[in-house]
Amino acid sequence: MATTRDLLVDTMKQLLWERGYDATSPNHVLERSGVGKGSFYHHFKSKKDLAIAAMESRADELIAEFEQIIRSTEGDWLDKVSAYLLLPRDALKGCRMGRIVQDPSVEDPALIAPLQRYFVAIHQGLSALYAKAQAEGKLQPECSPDGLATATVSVIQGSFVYGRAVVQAGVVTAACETFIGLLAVQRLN
Amino acid sequence: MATTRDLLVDTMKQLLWERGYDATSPNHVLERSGVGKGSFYHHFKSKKDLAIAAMESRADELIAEFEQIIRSTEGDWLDKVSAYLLLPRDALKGCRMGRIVQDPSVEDPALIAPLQRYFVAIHQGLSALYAKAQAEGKLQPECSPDGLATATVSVIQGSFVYGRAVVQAGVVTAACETFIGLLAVQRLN
DNA sequence: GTCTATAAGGCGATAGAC
DNA sequence: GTCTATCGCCTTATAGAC
Repeated sequence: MATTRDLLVDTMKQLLWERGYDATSPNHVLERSGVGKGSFYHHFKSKKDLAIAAMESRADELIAEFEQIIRSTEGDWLDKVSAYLLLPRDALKGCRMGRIVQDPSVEDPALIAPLQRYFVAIHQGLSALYAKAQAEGKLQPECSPDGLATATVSVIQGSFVYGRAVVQAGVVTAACETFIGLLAVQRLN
Repeated sequence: MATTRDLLVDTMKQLLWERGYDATSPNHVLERSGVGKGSFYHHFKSKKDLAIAAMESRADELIAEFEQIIRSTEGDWLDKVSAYLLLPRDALKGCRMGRIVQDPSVEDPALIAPLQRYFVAIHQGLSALYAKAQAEGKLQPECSPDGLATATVSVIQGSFVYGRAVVQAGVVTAACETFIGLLAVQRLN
């Protein structure tokens, strides 16, 4: 059953994706969810409080999605990374987490925390994958696993930014395909 | 001489970098610049109007910086791209243009225009460089110049996002160094 | 738990004097 | 060109009844 609290969290997740944190008001959440102002401040002590709950939920969801793709994709390290990089992503909509990072209010440590947790999880997952591939002699050892993971995350996030600026939804996939091409050269065996 | 108009534009450029578009109010600009409200609306018909002027000015500045680096750096295509990628960049401050892209109000075509002009200019400059290198047989022909340019811009922009999320100023340079490593393998001759 | 009413303050902008 | 006063609207809540 969808409790009022869950409804507020789900609605906030939508709006954080569409408009970020600063530009989303409690009133927007109330209008879209149909919940009343009294209920809002009964379940959450502030907009920030709700946003943190929404971001934690989104982080859980996206980390689980990442781990599922990496785990279940058949093949070697490049197949797994490629599967993740080629998930459908609309540059105009933005990344469901990365979208929020640039908001001025998100310098607040309490608001950064779930974002940081998300990005660290993805980064570590990729880094571990690259490290294992190098240990098995299947990936060139010149670039560090850490550096490769940072670049991988950055290509995805940056293509959202670039794609939105040039108003081309397909840019994320284009950037990721090129990056896969650069990684493919690093494959050994 | 610094006219009032110029002072407003320069102050808006600062604030757009620090807080983006939506979170910057005319009052912020007035407080920091010491200009009065009457002057503001004498020189500009709206906040949007001033922001566009500020973004156009910033685009000119950053495009000129890019072209100067590419032109004046000695060596081959990789030296030139590396020089651009390794410019000092503080992830916590954000890209002076890319910072603004995610603001909800910036879906407005009039506000996107200067951002688009900036990103297209950098993209085309890089793409031309890669195309020339391929034509001269100095760069592997597998990846398209267009794709490589998109990936290059994306790594820079995305590392600003990732770096801000994990609160590490040095991430942009780290990501760019790894990307240079991946490009280096593509060099011929 | 949910409702409606209210509040102080910021927002983007305008009016009209100087 | 610049100043101050004012505007209507929106924001993030809080109060107190039901």
